[in-house]
Amino acid sequence: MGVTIKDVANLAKVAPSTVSRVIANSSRISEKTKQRVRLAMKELGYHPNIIARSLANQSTQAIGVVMPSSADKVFQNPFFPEVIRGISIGAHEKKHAIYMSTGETEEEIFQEVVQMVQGRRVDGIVLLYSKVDDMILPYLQEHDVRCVVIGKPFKEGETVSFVDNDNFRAGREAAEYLIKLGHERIAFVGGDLDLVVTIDRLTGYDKAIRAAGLQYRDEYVIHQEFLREGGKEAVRKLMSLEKRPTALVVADDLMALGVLNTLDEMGISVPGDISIVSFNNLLIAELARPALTSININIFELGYQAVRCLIDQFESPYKVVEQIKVPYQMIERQSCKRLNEELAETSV
Amino acid sequence: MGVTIKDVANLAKVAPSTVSRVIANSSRISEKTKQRVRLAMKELGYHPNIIARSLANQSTQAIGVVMPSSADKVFQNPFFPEVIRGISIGAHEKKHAIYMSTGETEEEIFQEVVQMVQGRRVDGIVLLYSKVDDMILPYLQEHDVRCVVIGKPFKEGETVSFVDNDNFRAGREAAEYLIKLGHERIAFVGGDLDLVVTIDRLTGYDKAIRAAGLQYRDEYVIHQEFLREGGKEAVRKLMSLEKRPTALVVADDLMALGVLNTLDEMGISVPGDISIVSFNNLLIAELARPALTSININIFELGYQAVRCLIDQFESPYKVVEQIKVPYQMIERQSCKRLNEELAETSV
DNA sequence: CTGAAAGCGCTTACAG
DNA sequence: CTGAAAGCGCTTACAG
Repeated sequence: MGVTIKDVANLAKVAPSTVSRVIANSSRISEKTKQRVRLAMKELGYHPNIIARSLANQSTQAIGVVMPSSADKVFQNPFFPEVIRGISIGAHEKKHAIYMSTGETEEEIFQEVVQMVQGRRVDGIVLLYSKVDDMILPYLQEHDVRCVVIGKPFKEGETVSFVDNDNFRAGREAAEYLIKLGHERIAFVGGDLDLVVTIDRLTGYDKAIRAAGLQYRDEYVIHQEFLREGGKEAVRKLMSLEKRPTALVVADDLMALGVLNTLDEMGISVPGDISIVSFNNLLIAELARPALTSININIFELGYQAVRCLIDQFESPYKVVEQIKVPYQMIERQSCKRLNEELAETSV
Repeated sequence: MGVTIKDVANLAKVAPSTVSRVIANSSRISEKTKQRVRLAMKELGYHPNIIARSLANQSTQAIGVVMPSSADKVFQNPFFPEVIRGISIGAHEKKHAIYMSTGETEEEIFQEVVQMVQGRRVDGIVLLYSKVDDMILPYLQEHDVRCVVIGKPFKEGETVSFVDNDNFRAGREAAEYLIKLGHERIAFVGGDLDLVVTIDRLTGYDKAIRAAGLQYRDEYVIHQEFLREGGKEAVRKLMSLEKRPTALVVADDLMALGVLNTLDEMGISVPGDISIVSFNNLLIAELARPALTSININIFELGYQAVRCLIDQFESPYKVVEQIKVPYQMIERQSCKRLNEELAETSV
């Protein structure tokens, strides 16, 4: 049904190959012919079939965006829309389309990636996470697929492009901040331990704790999903300890929100009884009561830089490995308090 | 570089067409041959080239998702991640991939749609909005592209599938709710007047106002973007009136948040001085202080039903037009108050 | 500067 | 039950 390059060729009285060259605006075609062909295209309402072009071309002008797991959970956390916002704007600037994974389980997602890649649907991949035992990154490397990961690859660090925050430092500074406020019993509430971001922030936290001569306690380290429910669960565990922490480093705002809700239900005051430093600095951090002191990791920038970096790879004739560190800043709000003051109050 | 159907055919000692039939699991191929071919596929690590298949097939197993405007603004409002969550899960169930628009301006988005459609990148389109003077829907109709709109089409109502809430009723009920609380000066803060959702809710609001014998005032109807800034702007306008409203119907939670922030800055109390009913019932409605009474429009369901409906069209041999109404519920929280009480208090 | 031809990797009548 | 051949709509050496 559609009008093809042949129809245009007929009308313009040229060969199909010439039409093709006009589309590509080849300098080897005379202006006259170009004019004639363009006129014919307009008259017929011609639009190139991208699929056919992709097949001939071996390139699609599309990038695949791979999420960690089911859209169900992922899109509940405002982190993801925000990265995608960055990706979308970056892709748009470079005239690339976006393909999104929709798989639920790890296996499904893997199969989707295989489909995207071997099905030649995309020219490259942005991985929105980094895990310890991931099958996807090795697969991509083996098949020489251009990709960039948001987060730090676990082992493939030398050979793969990525954009990340310095999560080790950020984790350390979060803990140090609480230490400076006089806290000694500081817990860490993070995501799954197979996420590299969790490992990095936890390592930073650990470093700060030990450097301050404080005791590292296993029971102060909790791993949960980056959802509200995860935060709730964490609080239940921490508050059942005999030595309750007086401060928390929470690796995600949505989680921190769950923490806040549950503490509130239990009648535990923030920052009165417990101080909290969170990560991501999303709108919800600002809206939470008390408003959360949170580390702004510049999520938009993570996404934006990721595509920029990916498309650099497309455009470069040789293999490029870029590793980009996106800066972060702590945004102080109302969820932290000096411990001494607290003691002072209660000892009155 | 990739292994093709030919390689498999060679190894399995069959014709390429046979391999193709095995992939499609045609019943006309013997089990023996299937076994042999599958073995060969496995040995070679064969994966079908979807692009090539699409070209031969004229079908892509992908759907295009078209957003109202720049990802920049769109993804700031949690409405969109939530629809996309529904779309993603629906698409995944039906084994379809998702293509997202990234355009900024109306013209760019139109061009993207043309590319998706004529470029045969997608089998159909989900339109995430509905406007009065939209060029996209007419274009899709003219080219016989299967599509479904989230929201109610302005004129194409009979011929196009859509999924929507009953926004007229919802708008009316929101206003009636406030009227029942004794309010008489009720303003409406909505989106652009060329969005059908705005028109519908405003019409419902209007209906309720007049039915109650109240005066409809032009200066009580404000149109702004569905962003926080939009809400702020609205408040500035409304609060500069000599007869300030005592209640607001706000068509979006994010907007309502802006309203709340600005009223707070101005020292105007909600619900003390002003009552608010909002729409969408997002997490932010729950987090806002005071928590917002908001109409849950079941955004996830809007997205989920939209793909279901779209894929129904793919699977049906004849043209189907489905029109789905997704129910809504008002969720009462702390942003509304009976006007009498207020008077009572102040008159003491 | 332009054309004829092969090829991208599949699918699908048509034949047998 | 299987194969040979044409075709999907482009691009791109190769020739002139």
